[in-house]
Amino acid sequence: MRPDRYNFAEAEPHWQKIWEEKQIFRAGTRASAPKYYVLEMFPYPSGRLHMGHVRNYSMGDVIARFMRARGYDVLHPMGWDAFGLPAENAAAQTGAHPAKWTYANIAAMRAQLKTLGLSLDWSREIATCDPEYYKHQQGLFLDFLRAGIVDRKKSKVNWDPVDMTVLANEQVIDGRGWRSGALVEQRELTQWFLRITCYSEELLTALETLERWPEKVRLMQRNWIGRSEGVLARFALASPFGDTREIEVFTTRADTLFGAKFLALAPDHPLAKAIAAQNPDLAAFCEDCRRGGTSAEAIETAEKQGFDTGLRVVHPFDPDWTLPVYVANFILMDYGTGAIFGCPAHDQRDLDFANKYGLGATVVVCPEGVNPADLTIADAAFDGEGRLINSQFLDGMTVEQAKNEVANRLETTALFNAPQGARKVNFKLRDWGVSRQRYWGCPIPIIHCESCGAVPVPNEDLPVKLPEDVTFDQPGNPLDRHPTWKHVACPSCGAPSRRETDTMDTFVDSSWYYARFTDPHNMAEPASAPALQRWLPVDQYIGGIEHAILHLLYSRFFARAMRDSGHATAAEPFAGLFTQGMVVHETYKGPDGAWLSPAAVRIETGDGGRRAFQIDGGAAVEIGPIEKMSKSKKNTVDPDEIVASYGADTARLFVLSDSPPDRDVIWSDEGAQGAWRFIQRLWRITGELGRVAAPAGTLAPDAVGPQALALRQVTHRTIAQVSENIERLRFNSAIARIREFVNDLTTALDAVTEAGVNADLAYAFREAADSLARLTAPMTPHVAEACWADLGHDGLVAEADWPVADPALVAQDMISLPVQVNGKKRAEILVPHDADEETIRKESLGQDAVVRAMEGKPLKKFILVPKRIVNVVV
RNA sequence: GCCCCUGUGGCGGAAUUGGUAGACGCGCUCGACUCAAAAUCGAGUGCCGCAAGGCGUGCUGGUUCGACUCCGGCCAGGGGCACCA
Repeated sequence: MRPDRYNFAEAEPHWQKIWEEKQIFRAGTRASAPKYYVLEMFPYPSGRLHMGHVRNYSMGDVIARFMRARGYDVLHPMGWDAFGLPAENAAAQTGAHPAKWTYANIAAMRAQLKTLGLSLDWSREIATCDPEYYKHQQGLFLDFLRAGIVDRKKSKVNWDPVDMTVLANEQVIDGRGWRSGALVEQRELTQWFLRITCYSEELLTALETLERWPEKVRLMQRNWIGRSEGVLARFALASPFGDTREIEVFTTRADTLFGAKFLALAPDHPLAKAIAAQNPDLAAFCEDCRRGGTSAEAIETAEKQGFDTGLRVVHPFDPDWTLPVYVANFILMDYGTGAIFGCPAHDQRDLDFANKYGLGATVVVCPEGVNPADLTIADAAFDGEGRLINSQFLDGMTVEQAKNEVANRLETTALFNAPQGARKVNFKLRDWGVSRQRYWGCPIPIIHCESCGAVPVPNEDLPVKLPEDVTFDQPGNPLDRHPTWKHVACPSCGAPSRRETDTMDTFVDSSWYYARFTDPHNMAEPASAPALQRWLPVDQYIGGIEHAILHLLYSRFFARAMRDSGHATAAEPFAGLFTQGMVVHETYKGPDGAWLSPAAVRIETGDGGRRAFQIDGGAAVEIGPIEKMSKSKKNTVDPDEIVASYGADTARLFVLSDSPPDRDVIWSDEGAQGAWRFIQRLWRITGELGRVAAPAGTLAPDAVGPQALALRQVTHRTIAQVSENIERLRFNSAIARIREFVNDLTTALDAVTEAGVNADLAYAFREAADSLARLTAPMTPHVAEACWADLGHDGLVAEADWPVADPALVAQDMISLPVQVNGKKRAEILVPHDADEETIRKESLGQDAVVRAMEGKPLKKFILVPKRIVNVVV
């Protein structure tokens, strides 16, 4: 007996079990078919799935199921980004060991994911904290070392002097450690770096080839790499300071050299340090600059401050002109030479600084058509184009010409027997520091020996495993504190030596996991060459926009580093990228001002708009702004609860249908109920269709009447539109077309109940019903299976081919054309799709509304955009 | 501070990328079924106007026969900024 209601609670586990038994989502089972690799950014195992995950993985699953139906050998794997700080925080708070905590979280989240019915190849599951995984990561690190891609140098970190630990930027709040509250200091540590800057140019130019990446992500990466062409210019000190007799600056605005008012050094500039060694006031100033975090945001939003060193430099083109030298908090040692010349009139930061210290501003670039005499600079610097003024031999030149002229002169004039300057391409991109003074990460496979230096751990000794007997009750790195772990013999000379106790940045883990998925259980190497060649690059990668720069750039770098150290990877890891939006929700505040969870709130809609009340007690609740779901604001919706009360298909359908995938989706209970109703409707209409449809497998009849033809046209147009929308990842539009299809089918069914159904119409209904099940299968796979079986098919819809639209049935014979008069729509005409211009012209000009709108004025122009629009210009 | 994105009915959004603005859904209104409710089904729903018609895509100016779409200026919200992942 066919139940009236679709029972998801029974059906979903039923179909999931059958899919699993038949192993239909295994990759690599269709060797002769073209491959398709779809990957969603793997999750951090926080312990709970959130709606953002549901959305991310639902999108990937639609593509995976769609491509499988189109005959591809699909790789759709899942794993865990399992190293990271939260596990250590949990250990410090609850005493649970990071490994135990992490693996328990993985188990919980795997179970949650499985209830969603995703078409994943679970046999390829990996976790980055598994020694089988990080063994190869250590191997890669050593391969990179041998290939010259690894470097060791000093860099600055946020140091918490109380907790004796390095802090992440997010752990520094208002210049203080998040837990200790102590003032954070900047400290220099010797750290391992991956030399991503060797690939600056390549990473930049190859962005052009990433045609299936969002333009905004490419733009962000382009800006991040930050290629700029400028000059290095050497300024002689008016009188030497110790051994130092010059300062070298980098500038992209050499044209403004005659507008220079000062030089500024980074607090960490060698000369600044040298002066500070003799000048306690400057030392104190530099110390002050070192407080307040290492992030660019912290440095650039801090109030501009400087310290006049008393030194002066000589202008390169005027021996009688000297400039003051400041140390300033907004100059970064990491960029250029750590020193700049300041031109207040044409750089906002320089202007702010000059205004504060009374250094003045001379305009040297005057925009075209403006009288130089009228040009004054108060609070806003001018950084546009123009002609040079007040600049001696540069006067009258364009900015570009002046840049060239200055570079030429600097190159050909000498200072201390060397050219005074040189053209230079500079990148903002810095090398990637991967050392972390933490336990829960991949150990860096190096042994420090007094006589041999930093020695790689021999390959046969990999993996260097994390010791399990560690505690988190004291400050500092547990690896460093461990009584025995770090003490080993030098692999080269045998002398007692010390293991590297730093672990790797977790971004390293996620920089190559996509490659490991191609061959996840390979014991000998990260992945075999044939596996890499078969599957890479990832055809469609899906994840959050928050990874637009770092993760994606590191992965692109890693692929090149792997290539150059002998691994058979593609240079670009992700051929197609899609960045999906977040799941957001209203916030609620109770009478006491505390955040309330949506589950504790009842919404009423009436004349006065939407109002909210506390379920417990009925007190009025304030509806706050819509924000990203977060624990702190309590505006989360638990996927488990949604799956339990509405089913996985409802959750999937809602997150896919309610917003375009690249934008945020607002979770609403009304919307979820709408999705739920549609799933019931699919089941109901399939039953009704089944009663009038020809048996499964019936061939198309020779003669097709008008009613059947109309229905077939609707079916085929829907197939064409849904297919195109899925290809373009417009899932919301694909679902809208399916809903329209169901509306049309309802109308068609209403029309036949009295009449009786001929063979041709029965066939058309069969085709419609089968198509409906297949079109919905990627989005709502469980109910689609139930409908497919209900329609009398023996196999699974998950294994059925994607329907193909017949172009003859998609084409329109009559089209409607809007007729505009002077750009305003006045009428609409219905003409054959191949009507000639003369016919359309007569038809358009004959319309009453058109005649009225023309008001008897003569026709000036008749514009016909074929199959689109008519515009009558009078 | 710098870089990037977004803004369309009461709400989420659609618009073949310069060619009928508001598809589809939510909500709401009215009706059918019901003792009643739920569920379901049908009709309506941008704003003003009795209508003819007018106005409408954050604001403002421009290009065009024609602008949600392109360009300039502004406003608001969001993401990233190198040790959160």
